[in-house]
Amino acid sequence: MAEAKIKNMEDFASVSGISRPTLSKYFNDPNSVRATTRARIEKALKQHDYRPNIYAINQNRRQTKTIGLVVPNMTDPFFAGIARTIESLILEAGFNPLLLSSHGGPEQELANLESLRALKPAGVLLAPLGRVSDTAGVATFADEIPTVLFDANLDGVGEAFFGSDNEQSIGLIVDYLCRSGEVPVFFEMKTPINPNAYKRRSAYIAAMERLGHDPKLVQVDGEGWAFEEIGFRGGSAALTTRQFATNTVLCSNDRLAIGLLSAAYENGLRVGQNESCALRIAGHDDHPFSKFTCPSLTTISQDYDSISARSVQTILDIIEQGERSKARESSLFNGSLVLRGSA
Amino acid sequence: MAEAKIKNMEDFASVSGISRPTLSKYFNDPNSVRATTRARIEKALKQHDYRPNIYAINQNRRQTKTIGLVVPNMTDPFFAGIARTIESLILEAGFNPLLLSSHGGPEQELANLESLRALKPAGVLLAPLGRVSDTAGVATFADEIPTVLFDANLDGVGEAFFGSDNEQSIGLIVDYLCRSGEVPVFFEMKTPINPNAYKRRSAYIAAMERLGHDPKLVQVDGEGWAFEEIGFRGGSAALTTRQFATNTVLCSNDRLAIGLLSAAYENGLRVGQNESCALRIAGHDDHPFSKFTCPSLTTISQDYDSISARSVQTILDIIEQGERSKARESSLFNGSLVLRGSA
DNA sequence: AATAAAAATTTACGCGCGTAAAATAATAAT
DNA sequence: ATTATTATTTTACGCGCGTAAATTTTTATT
Repeated sequence: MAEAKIKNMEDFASVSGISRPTLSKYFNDPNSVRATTRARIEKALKQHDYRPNIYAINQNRRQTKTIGLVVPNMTDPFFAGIARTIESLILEAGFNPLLLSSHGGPEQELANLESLRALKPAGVLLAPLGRVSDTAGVATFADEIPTVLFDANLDGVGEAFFGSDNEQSIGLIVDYLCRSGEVPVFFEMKTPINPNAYKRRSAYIAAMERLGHDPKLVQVDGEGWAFEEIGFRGGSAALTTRQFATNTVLCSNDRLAIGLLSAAYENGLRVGQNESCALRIAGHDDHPFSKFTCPSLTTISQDYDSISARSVQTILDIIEQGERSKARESSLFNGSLVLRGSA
Repeated sequence: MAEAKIKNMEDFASVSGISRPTLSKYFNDPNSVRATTRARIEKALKQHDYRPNIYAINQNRRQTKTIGLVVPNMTDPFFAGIARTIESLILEAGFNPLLLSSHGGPEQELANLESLRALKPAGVLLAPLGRVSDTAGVATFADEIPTVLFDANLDGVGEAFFGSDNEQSIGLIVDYLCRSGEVPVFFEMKTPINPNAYKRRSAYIAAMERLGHDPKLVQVDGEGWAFEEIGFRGGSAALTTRQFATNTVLCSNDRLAIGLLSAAYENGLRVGQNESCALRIAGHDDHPFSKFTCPSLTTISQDYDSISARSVQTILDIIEQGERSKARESSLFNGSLVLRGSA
């Protein structure tokens, strides 16, 4: 493998017989050198096992090959899944993803951006916390580093935003629920953290009114990210005090629905579509576990492939052309109905 | 905030009236300079907003302030939770955690270590994939960078290993199940990825024999990390072909149990402790969602606070004393029984 | 106030690589 | 074979900071 220790590019230039500037070019972009030279370099590389020092590289390059990826909460399997997808896309494009989680708190969100700032990333993909985000702080960051938002929007912040069309998806599932049984009550947190929750609330109201029904909200207390717990507690209370006007409940997201399912079970209520059931429950997001709840959860699947792809493509474009976009792009993607046992 | 742009420590030395070497000392360790000097620096820092260039720092330091943290799969909420805990501990110690997920594959595991190698981390905490890990490759890495394993062991690799005592925890839950009803059948994957699974299997057999019972294994096919799906499919098959010798099933982990719960539900079998129930199901790990399954899942809670704390402390000790430990430490922590509705 | 000890400053070099400019060599086109 | 083009080499400097050695200043001790 290696005889003498190669500690820098200079050494590697000696043993490979290639000049250091050419090697530097090669490591920046292997295709920027002649094919024969590339072959010689790669042959030497196999024999001597040398890798350029990342820190020295990044110190001298204006632009890093890092793309930051910040999600609100990695312990939420939903975001863990998205992060995984986006990471792959970034890698394919020849950049290094750096994944950070805000752990549900705005201080951590800013701390993450602060860490990233020090790393001078080429760009950042950010799924902001939402309501509790320090919008001004995020905006300041986005002013310095090209930033694309996804999942949750912060008005006017960043180069672009890609998310789901809650209007469409909630409309879809409200339509379905109304068509297939009693009209749905909307189950949600009183003060949700995520802006999508607010959009879903008003989308529910609009959809119900469009169909000539009376919208009914059941709003539960609770802060933070323990949605299952909040759904369970609030759901138990709502069930025992008969706050649900009909036998059908549309939850603002799957994690609340999982909590509500658990509450229904504890209260001896059977959930499902057929006549023996006391309750129908639907969710939103197609959480990885919603397929395995008892009963399995009818929900909306967000088009996260498209959202991920567009977000990554947009940040790559901005990086490539080396200039910020003039107009802030904002696109919403349609969700699709996933019919399962619960409603 | 800032009048003239401060781009390096030299500039900051000018405006603050402190010499550059002293500033360098300060940024390495604020407590290494006199209190009065520290105050002057921090005052200037507030006025001028300067941060040292991470890349330049790391290029010149032998040791970086980064500690790598590699988990097998971030989409598993169990590991996401552990990662969160360990990250906090690392931060408290004044180091920067760098979290990477192997996404269930040995190539990615090695790729993660490779990325880390380039970053010259002070140390690495690794929860290896297990059976499919490239043990030799990991060992080579651990030879170069101080590495502590947790969760899953690879024989002789790394400075230390901290995990759960499966013998103890499985003994605990087998005892409980035997005492409270029919003896448990063990439900697991035929070729599990995680070495803990093998230990749990033999721990189950040992515990049953100790109590004078006949151990029964139900082993299902399936590769990869979709444990719920595997538990569901295998569970459905096992239930319809009556492979469970008793009405009690101990699952190798909670995610399999969640799948089995779902299968039982689909087959119209009621799960729980009372007489109306056809099945008792127990798991292992106290997965974040096991509290919200229907019924809630009786399981074993691993002592991950201790495992995390010891792992972090050990790597910090090694980093501090600047030399490898002579003897490889290996400690197992006790799990505790979490009684819920399913068994 | 004199002395010893500790901390800060000055000076200077090195880390590993990016990159520019000029000279040279290799390839492609005529 | 000659010329034009492209790629590589040589040379040289800069990036921002770590850090060592010698000197000066500040603080603590008697």
